[in-house]
Amino acid sequence: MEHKLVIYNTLSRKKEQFIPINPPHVGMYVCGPTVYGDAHLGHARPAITFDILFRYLKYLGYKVRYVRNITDVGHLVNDADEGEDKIEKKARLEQLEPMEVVKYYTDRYHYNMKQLNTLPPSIEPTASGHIIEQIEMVKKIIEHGYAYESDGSLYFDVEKYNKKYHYGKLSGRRIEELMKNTRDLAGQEGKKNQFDFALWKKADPKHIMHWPSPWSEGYPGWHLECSAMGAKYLGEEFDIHGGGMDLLFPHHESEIAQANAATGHDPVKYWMHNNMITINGQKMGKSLNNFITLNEFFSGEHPALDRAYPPMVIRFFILQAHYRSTLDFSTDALKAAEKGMKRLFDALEILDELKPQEKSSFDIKKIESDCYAAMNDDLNTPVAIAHLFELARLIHLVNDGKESLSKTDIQYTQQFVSYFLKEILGLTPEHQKEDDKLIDYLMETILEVRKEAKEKKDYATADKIRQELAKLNIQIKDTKDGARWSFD
RNA sequence: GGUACCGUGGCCGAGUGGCUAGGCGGAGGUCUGCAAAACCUUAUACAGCGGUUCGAAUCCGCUCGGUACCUCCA
Repeated sequence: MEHKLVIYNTLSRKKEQFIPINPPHVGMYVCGPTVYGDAHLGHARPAITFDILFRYLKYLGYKVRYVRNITDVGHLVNDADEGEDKIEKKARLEQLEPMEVVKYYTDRYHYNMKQLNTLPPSIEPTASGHIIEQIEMVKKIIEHGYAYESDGSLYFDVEKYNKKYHYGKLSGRRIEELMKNTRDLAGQEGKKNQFDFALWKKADPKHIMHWPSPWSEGYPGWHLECSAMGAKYLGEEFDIHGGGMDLLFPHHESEIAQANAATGHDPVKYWMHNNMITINGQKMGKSLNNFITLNEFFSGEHPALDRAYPPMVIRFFILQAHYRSTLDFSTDALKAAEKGMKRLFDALEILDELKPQEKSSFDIKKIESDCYAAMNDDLNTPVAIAHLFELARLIHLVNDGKESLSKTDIQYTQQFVSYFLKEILGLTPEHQKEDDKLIDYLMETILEVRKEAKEKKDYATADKIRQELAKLNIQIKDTKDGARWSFD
């Protein structure tokens, strides 16, 4: 496959040429949400980042299997709620069955992801549906001697593991430092070392989410589901594993350890991590309680928001920053994104109306290759978008007669911009005006009436039409060649 | 305390040795019944100090400031 896609591998801390293990197939696993609350802006980032990667890999011609899990068991709340499962806690509060909570938030997550125009993953496994696979994996880890039992719970023996492998290779940590510096937390009884992590936890009697296992009635450890399900659907070694930077340690580090302990080799070739979205310079997150949910963005119902912001604005906002940089949220930044995106779609629309010239005064293929070059450089969407803005400027200049495009180049540009915007970046205009003949006809009629009013210098009527349509978010622009309209 | 990362103009954000992205906003102008859009021009920048270099926002050192991870987190 002829391309030069380079991606940043957290494992090597370098950009590396992407070479799949079994071309043309690519296996890609991304950590999905824990479904105990509505998705917030932070959840949109990995979803969109890896959606771009999924789309781009397919564009490059790969057959991609994209696996994104739903975590519906297992994570502990915090030391104060020791032993209590997140899902279960919420269930008790709301007097619902745990699986009812899971279903409710999973559906809402799916709906939000659709609104953001992310493609659904190829497989979306749940942790609760893979208890058997997780137990089997624990058995292998025990067989190889890297787990120990303590009062019905099983822990991973990090110290022993580290003698043969390197616990900390992904996150850049050393076990000696972990020994000294791991925080003192409650609920560590039964562990040989503080940094050992649970593979299987025995459920206390109040705990209502539990499954039988050879060791106890209990539930799987925090990191096990991704290891087990990744191996099941993508093989013991697969190409790409993605997720938020906050999962780097201990989650992904422990996934590597579990896989090595079970199979004797690393599970993943390229580890990719998206950075955080910040609000007032601070990470937006569940624990800090400073998050804004996607539904709140879409409805405008949040004290920090002055109005609603549509899903595509959120998507464009996220794509205007590189995925490995932090992105600071503010309504000003969102508004800037909104206007910028509109500018791109406006340019795409006026392409239809350009008057072709004999020759083109600029090289559209150069701009196209610049856009793809940016994508090849570790998915540099902000740079790709900057090239599209440059093209938008040129398109307007053609419209003003200051630059020119030939007929074939106009068609080429149309195809390229439309494809790149919609298929590669996954951006769609809020309103698809072209496929509604009724609206087209109505608008034509209205604009004709307005034109007649203007000819009679009846500006009161002309302005009234413009004002009334503005209430429907329809914008009228008078140009030399007559009035144009668009959805705002 | 340990580890890692970051500090770019009013805001968001690319850029990792010379060619000084981009968007939004500001100012001035062209066009226009007005408005909007578009176009043109323009201002505002690389946290501070020192070093390497012919040349540094970019490399090195120190200082200051910030963030993330070390506990569930996208």
